[in-house]
Amino acid sequence: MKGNGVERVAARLRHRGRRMTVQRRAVLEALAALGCARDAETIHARARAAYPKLGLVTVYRTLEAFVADGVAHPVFFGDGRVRYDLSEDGGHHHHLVCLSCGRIARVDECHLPPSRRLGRPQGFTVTAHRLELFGYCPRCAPKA
Amino acid sequence: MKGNGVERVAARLRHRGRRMTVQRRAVLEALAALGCARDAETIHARARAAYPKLGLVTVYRTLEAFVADGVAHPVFFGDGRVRYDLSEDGGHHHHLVCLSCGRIARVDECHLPPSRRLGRPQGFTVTAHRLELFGYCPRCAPKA
DNA sequence: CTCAGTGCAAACCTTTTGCAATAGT
DNA sequence: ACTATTGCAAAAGGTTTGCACTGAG
Repeated sequence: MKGNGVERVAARLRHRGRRMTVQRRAVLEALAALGCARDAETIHARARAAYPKLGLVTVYRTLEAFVADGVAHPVFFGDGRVRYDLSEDGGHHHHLVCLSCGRIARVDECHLPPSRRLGRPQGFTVTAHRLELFGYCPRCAPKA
Repeated sequence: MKGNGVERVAARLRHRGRRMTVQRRAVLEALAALGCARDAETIHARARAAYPKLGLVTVYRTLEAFVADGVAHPVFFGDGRVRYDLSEDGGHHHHLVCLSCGRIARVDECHLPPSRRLGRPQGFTVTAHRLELFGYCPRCAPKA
């Protein structure tokens, strides 16, 4: 989603027979405001600022719908919780995760060879990939 | 671990005050026999062939010890379960995962630029990365 | 002989599901 | 109106923890 305005997303959802509710609007706005790779609980907390009655279960179901409709996508850091990013029409991005303070930074360039080449040796047709980088942010690097 | 013989691992564990037990031997052998990225339950089932009394909890604790000692490392496909690979001294590898049949293939070449360059724009010091490729294996690609 | 490791049962924590009530379109 | 969506409480599913017992070094 390039201009991920609420209207654009609403249209996208309606297309699939889905409805745009106050709850979904709140989750969408939280997602946009929080930025990269936030987990359901964080999104829930933030979205509650706009709609206090919002339940965590609704956040899970909303995120599920967003993922199915290509509005958002899951990100995994391997810490046992799923995080979510708003999808961008133009491309994808990866993340730098600070092992000391947990800070997350976007990496917009993807230095990987084209998909065709990646799976060729094993005869696989690659349709997606996930890449996460771990290390220390500028603030934590000196200490570590 | 290049020659990941039991003795080599045993020595590595002892070095840290750890002990080599029948259970750990069984888990280690299961890990080696099963190959790439297997989850605790699969490892448990396999290791039980060698040591039927083995409990799942012990598998988890053994894997935790192996990871701490650099004998194995976790792999995440984002399906809610942690998988494990025996570590190799020489380098690392990634995986190709078939979205249709679940088949997993090793990718030995890592086409990524050196760590220093990856985090430079954001000032991060990159110490590790995780890359998983998803798509369809030769058997499933035609149908998909 | 000592302390790391084991096994069982119970706890944990994130995510999912059932169901009656609610609200977009 | 019709049915997708919500919220609660409860269930699920992978992983972790407490504790008394066992066994490697």
